[in-house]
Amino acid sequence: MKLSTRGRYGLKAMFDLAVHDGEGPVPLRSIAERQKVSDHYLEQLIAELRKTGLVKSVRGAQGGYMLAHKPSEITVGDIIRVLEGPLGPSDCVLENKPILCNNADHCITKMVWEKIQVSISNVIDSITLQDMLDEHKKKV
Amino acid sequence: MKLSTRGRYGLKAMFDLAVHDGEGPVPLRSIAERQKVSDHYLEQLIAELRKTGLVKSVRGAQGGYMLAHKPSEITVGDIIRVLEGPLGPSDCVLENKPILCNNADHCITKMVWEKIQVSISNVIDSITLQDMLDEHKKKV
DNA sequence: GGGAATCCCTATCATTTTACTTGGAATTAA
DNA sequence: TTAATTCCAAGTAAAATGATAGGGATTCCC
Repeated sequence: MKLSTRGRYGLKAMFDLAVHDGEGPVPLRSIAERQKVSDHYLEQLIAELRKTGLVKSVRGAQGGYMLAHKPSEITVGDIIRVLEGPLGPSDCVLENKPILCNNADHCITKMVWEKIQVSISNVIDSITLQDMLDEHKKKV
Repeated sequence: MKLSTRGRYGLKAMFDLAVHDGEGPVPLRSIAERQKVSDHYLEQLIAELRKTGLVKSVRGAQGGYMLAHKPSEITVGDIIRVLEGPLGPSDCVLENKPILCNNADHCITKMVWEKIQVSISNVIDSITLQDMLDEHKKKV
């Protein structure tokens, strides 16, 4: 019941981009260094975030990555879903296309997984990068 | 962000025991058959539930397993924690002994993982096997 | 134009975890 | 005594994880 490094590194990277929002393209290398993460690995993650339109890239020297939207318009859920796939503690309650067992109609454990799924969704969909920035400023 | 089969099979088995609560020992084989699960594998799971005192066993012929407490006194959280280990989407918010990164004081993503952790805990600690039985009766 | 910085893409790989399977010893009711 | 059952310890195939390797494409800057 843990997130993989994909979701965790990905959120760190996106928060890093949010901190530098408006300062022009941020090179991957510098994100990886600040967040203490393998840069080649992070590259794969950020590629997916780019393909789904959460970040923009600028190629060539002085290039890098930028948020594609305002921090207030990107939720933690957006990021995690891209990197971890559809959410849900069991296949029968996956967000998009649940894979039902042949007993789904009468399965009581499914009710439990649904409640967990909903509560996780509520949390991650309610936190934006802006919320994290605000929290960050309070701490400093 | 999925539970493993350990937690899922374990809850199924415990619910099965709850359904047969008060009827004497239930053989593992019959649980495994009803829940369509490898019996040897389930044996390993139920062994852990026994060691932590959630189920009792009766050895020998006509033996089997029984809940060690009333269904109203066993929560989903009790079961899942035994089988999946301490809960938490990231090591830095594991329930018992979080493994903090060297940046834990200033890490903002940690705040997010904490909120997820709390919301999952709230759900699984609030559902008892009795609740599941009640739901089950409604459905039939 | 050349070189450096950077993104982009594909493939490979070691390790760990998962989800079992195998085999048999110990216990007990009938 | 035998069949049913729990109990225990190892082994194992497949998948997932968390990278690494290597090189091509693009763009800024001198």
